[in-house]
Parts: sequence; structure tokens; C-alpha cells
Amino acid sequence: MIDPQLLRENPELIRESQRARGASVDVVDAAIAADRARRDAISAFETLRAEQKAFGATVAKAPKDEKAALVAQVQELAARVKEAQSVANEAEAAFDAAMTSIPNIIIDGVPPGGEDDFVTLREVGEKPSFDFEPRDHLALGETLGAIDMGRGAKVSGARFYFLTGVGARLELALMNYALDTALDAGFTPLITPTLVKPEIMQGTGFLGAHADEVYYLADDELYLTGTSEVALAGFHSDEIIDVAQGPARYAGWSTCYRREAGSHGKDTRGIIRVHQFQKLEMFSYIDPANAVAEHEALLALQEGMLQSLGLAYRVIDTAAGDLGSSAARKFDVEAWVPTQGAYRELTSTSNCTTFQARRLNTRFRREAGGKTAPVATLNGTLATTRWLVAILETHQQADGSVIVPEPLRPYLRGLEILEPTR
RNA sequence: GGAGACGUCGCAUAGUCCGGCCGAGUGCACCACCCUGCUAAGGUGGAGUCCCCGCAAGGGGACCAGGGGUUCAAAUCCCCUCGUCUCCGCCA
Repeated sequence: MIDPQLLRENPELIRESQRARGASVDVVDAAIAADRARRDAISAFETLRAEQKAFGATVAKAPKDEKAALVAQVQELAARVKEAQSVANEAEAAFDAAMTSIPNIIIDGVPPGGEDDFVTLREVGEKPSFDFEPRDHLALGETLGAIDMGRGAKVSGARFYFLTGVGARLELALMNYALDTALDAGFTPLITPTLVKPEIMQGTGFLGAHADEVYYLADDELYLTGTSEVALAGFHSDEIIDVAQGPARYAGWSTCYRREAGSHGKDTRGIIRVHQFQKLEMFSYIDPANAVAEHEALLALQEGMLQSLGLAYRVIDTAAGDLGSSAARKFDVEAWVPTQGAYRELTSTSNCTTFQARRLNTRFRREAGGKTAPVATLNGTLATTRWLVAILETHQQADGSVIVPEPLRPYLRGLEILEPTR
């Protein structure tokens, strides 16, 4: 939800943002009209209601024998109040609908355009080179007894897999390493629900353009989350929290579920694009004044993770049209995947400014006793199952073994090399 | 799955049977001030959230889990939903 005050005072800013996203400008004018209609309807209702209340007090105080006459007199007013109330309710609902159709306003400097219009901020690390034909992550995973796609398909269908043996251990090592990194940075770990109510899913903005990406359990009216961001954003919904002294930082550990609708034929091999995976997600609630700095901080933590694992990567500033509805700016860190000769997204970090917080009603006070204001929320990946792809491919050797990046070894009881099992 | 109890302003509670100065009393906590040479105690006052009108001062409205209904009038009566607790059953 964008700021309604901004809608009234500076709609041109919103129109500009819409243009950069390649989205409709008309929705802005529709929202302005709906706002006007809503306020008129509320005023009309409240005037009538005040009249009715005043009359009610008169009736209560009147002598018994006069009550009947007074009551008869006010019945017509009661009907008008009821009518005005329903008009106001409808106007309110129409305004909400108009407002929720507007995505977040992009931050100045975000490149305009669509998916391919991103700007590369930097490339870091040396792309690995091999004096042998490198195996892709699935070939390696099978050789190492780490990934079993066949049985995943047998049990659950396409895009499902088993992590087996060192594969399972490697994922847990990565996740725990990420968790420790988050702990060192002052994040509070949370293991989150992965089924959430419609209003939470709605509030985080995932039911917009990409609604068909989300699993829905109709019998229970619950959504399976594609990231713990959803639960983390909902954590403080309808609360006034204390972030005046510094951010509230959480690290959410959860399984994530994605339908991958519309991606048939893409990344069908291996665990690049799957229906279910693990993720450790950072989430910050913060004074909006400090949101940009926090965004940089999250990005720095992500880059630190990739660097420590010896992965080559680039950082991109996602174009406006490729942002989700909640994000005002998004940086992706993409690791080099040798057998694809391409960078693939390993992390993403979004500054949602006050957009999510407005929808989910999460506020703070800048000073004790002062007015409430929506907080800013930011999120960012710290590790996911997909990282195994880059780790395996980058650190492979001619014999099919894989050198374990140094930081993960403590989480693997000192294991330094993953050896082929066949 | 069955039976029952409950959900009030940060916390704890009163009010609900018998609808009407109850947006709501009390205690604790909180904030400001006063008093007592410290500590403790005491006194006075203030406190919620959201929305609408207004430059402001201020005025008005909504909110007693949520949503409907009855009524001139609902925390209070009726219905539905959600949640919590207790007991029984079932269970990976």
C-alpha cells in the first residue's frame, strides 16, 4: 500500500514510478477519485450518525411517557444512517481496491524498463577455469551420491528431488553457516510457519501478478509460502514495535514452495528450479530514514557469504518492471555457474520501504509518546538450496570430487573433500 | 471428531443475566507535576488506536476477538467465523 497522503499531494511522483515500471498510469487517477468519493461518503455518514447519537441521549433522558413519540420521530433518521453507513463502507472498499492495485513507488535511480534492463553494479571474484571438461551440478551430485532426482520424481513428480548423504549434509552445513553469519550480525533466528492465511499472503504482495506461483490449499484456505519473508512480514502485523533505537532483524529458516507455473521446459535439469527448497532469509524492520543503508548492509552480508564460499558473482540492480509489487528497489547477487556459462541468481534483497508495513499495519514511534508511522521492511536471502549448484560446480576436480569451501568444513565434521561414491 | 468454558483500553480485572450519560470503572505498570532533606510512601493531573473536517486551536466518527442481525439505541440480546483453555475420543 502506497502512502495515501502522497497520492493526494504528489500524484505525479506515482505516475512517474508507474511509467518506469511500464505499468498503468490510469490507476493513479482512479485511486484519487476513489479517495475523494470515500471521504465524502464518510463525512456524510458521520454527520448523520452524530445527529442520531445526540437524539439517542435525548430519548434516554426523556420522561417515560414522551419516549414513544420521540422514538417514532427518529426511526426515519435511523434508516438514513444505515444507508449512509453502507455507502461509506462500499466507498472504503473501493478505495482499498484501487490502492492495492498500485505497486510500490520505486526509489530514485532504479533503472527503468523490464527484465533485461537491469544494471550490473559490479562483478566480483575469478570465474573458475578447468583443464578438464567440467561436470554440471547434477552429474556431480549423482557421482557424489548427493542428489537423487529420479526418486524425487517417482515420489512427488517433476522438479522434486532427494538430497542424499553428503548432499543432505552439505545443505544443512550451508544453512547453519548462514545462520551463524546472521547471528553474528545480530539477527534473531525464527523458524517460521510455511502455511499462512490469505490476509498475510495478500499483505506481503504475493497475490498480485504472480499469484499463480503460489500453492493454495483450498480446503483449509491457507497458502504455502514461497519464502519465509511472508511469515516474517506477518510476524509484527497489527503491532506497534520499537525500532527507534535500531532495526529489528530476523533470520527466518523455512522450506519454500513454488509452483513454477509458466516455466515449463526451463531449467529442467537438476535443482536450479524446484518446487521445494530450503532458505534462510534475512528480514529487517527499520525506521524508513535508515532503510537505504540497511539495504546496503543486507547486500554486504550476502556478498560476504558468496565471497567466503569462493564463488564468482555479479551484483545487479533490477529494473523497475521486474520488481515485485512490494519492492522499491531490488539487488540480486548472481553466481557464476561454469557449465551454463552464465550468472544465476543466488540471492535477492528488496527494500520494500513502507509498502508492506502499511498493508500489514506495522508501525513504530520515532519518539516516546509521539505519533505512529509505518516502519520500512527489507528482506534478503542468505542461503538457499540452489547455492549447492554453484558450490559443487565451482569447486569440482577432474576426478569428480569436490573441495568443500573452508567455512563449511566445521559444519561437516571437518570434511574437506566430497569423494565420488561411484 | 465430541462436550463445555472463555475472548473488555500495556497487564490483571469490573461491567454482560435485567440494552440507554459505559469509549467503558478499579488495581498495577507508565508519563508530568507537587510534597517529603535520601529510600519508601503520599497527592494532583495525564494517558489508546484509526478515520473524517480544519492552516491551527479544535470538532466529529469508529473501535469491548472478527463479521452479520435485532433495536430509536448494543460491550450487554441473536447468528456465524476465528482464537484460547479444560475434558473425552483419535493419531505419524
